[in-house]
Amino acid sequence: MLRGDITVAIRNAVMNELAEVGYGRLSIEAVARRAGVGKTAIYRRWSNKLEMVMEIVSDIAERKVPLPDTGSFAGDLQLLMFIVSKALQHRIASQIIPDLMAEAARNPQIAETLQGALRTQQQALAEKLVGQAVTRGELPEGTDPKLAVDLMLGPLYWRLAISRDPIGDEYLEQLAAAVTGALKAARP
Amino acid sequence: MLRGDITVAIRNAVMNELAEVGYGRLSIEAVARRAGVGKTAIYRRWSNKLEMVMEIVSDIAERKVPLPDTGSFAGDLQLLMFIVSKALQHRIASQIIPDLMAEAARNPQIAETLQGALRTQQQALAEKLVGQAVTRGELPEGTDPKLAVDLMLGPLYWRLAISRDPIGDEYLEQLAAAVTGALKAARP
DNA sequence: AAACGGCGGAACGCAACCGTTACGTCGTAG
DNA sequence: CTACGACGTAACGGTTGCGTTCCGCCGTTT
Repeated sequence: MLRGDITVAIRNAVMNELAEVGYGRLSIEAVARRAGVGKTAIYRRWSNKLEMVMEIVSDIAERKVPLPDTGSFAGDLQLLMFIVSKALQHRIASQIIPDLMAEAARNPQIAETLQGALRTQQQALAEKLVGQAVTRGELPEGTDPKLAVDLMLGPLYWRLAISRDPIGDEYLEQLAAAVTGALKAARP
Repeated sequence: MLRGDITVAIRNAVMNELAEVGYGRLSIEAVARRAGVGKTAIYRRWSNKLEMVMEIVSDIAERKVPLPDTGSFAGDLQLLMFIVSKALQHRIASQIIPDLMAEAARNPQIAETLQGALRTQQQALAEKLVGQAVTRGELPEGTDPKLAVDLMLGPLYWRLAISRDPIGDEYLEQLAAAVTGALKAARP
């Protein structure tokens, strides 16, 4: 039976190593060193780097985001943006996510894994959120959920993961207001 | 005197190699092989990988985008988005940009170079574009150019570089309309 | 008490790449 | 015509990582 404490140490080491050097430069040996573990312990669990990283990452990424329903679209949106912005400002996540996204662009297996872990949820969440708003009459019927995702997550991701400008609460409110305006203005 | 044709071959090789394997895995030897050139020819021009990549990339990135002025903000925006979407759908660019962005998150020198090459222009472009619109009375006075950048480029980048969903002209129009609505709705 | 199995450590052969050097070729400038 | 210098090739010693193997240790199971 594999020892659980050692598995945990490896998982942590992988996440930290991934954040520091990225997938491309991540080596099994460095993970073992960092975890204070023999390489054998790693190869006993996974057969190579890709499999190891994918299992560990998707395990974390699959943790579901609780779906907000604050009673109004503006409220839902602001809450969602708050949650996402917190996640994207997390030290480790803010390094790993862009790195794996870039890697996904050239490795189909990574793309598939991330898609399964992240985008399916996103899609469902956006559809529900938009659906609620349409039912309430806050958004025009026929509002495109995909467009909504782009408008809700795009600016946040851009700001936090690409520009890496710090962001305050007042900015978040401003952004939420803008996105609400955007969706109302979009011709369905 | 260094031979120009060889410099060109190296530059091309670097861009292609960068697109295929990313910065982290890019090796001088692979670049030399790909360019059909000796390693010596490379080391005669640059002293290491970072310097080489930064010089080549920033050289390309600094090519200025002509600033649109179509007479209306909606027109400016749609033209800008069209240009950006074409750039982000380019085979090489769509691989290299996210990769270097991720790398920039962990290498200050890369961050600085990209910032100098890209963000300064972006900022200037956004300020002019928003300024024109405010003068024309199309956007409220005090509209935040930074917010405008996030709203204009964020969704496009998200869609093209992260989601990697193909996009059509009608989507682009829809998006431009939404962003215009967003900026009008944003409280200054 | 004995058997089992996961553990760390060390070493294996192999491959890739680093940055540098020495050499012989070839085009061009003087 | 000669001298220079950029070129490709090949080799250098050194480093790093791969994936595997063997060892002795030690806690658990039986």
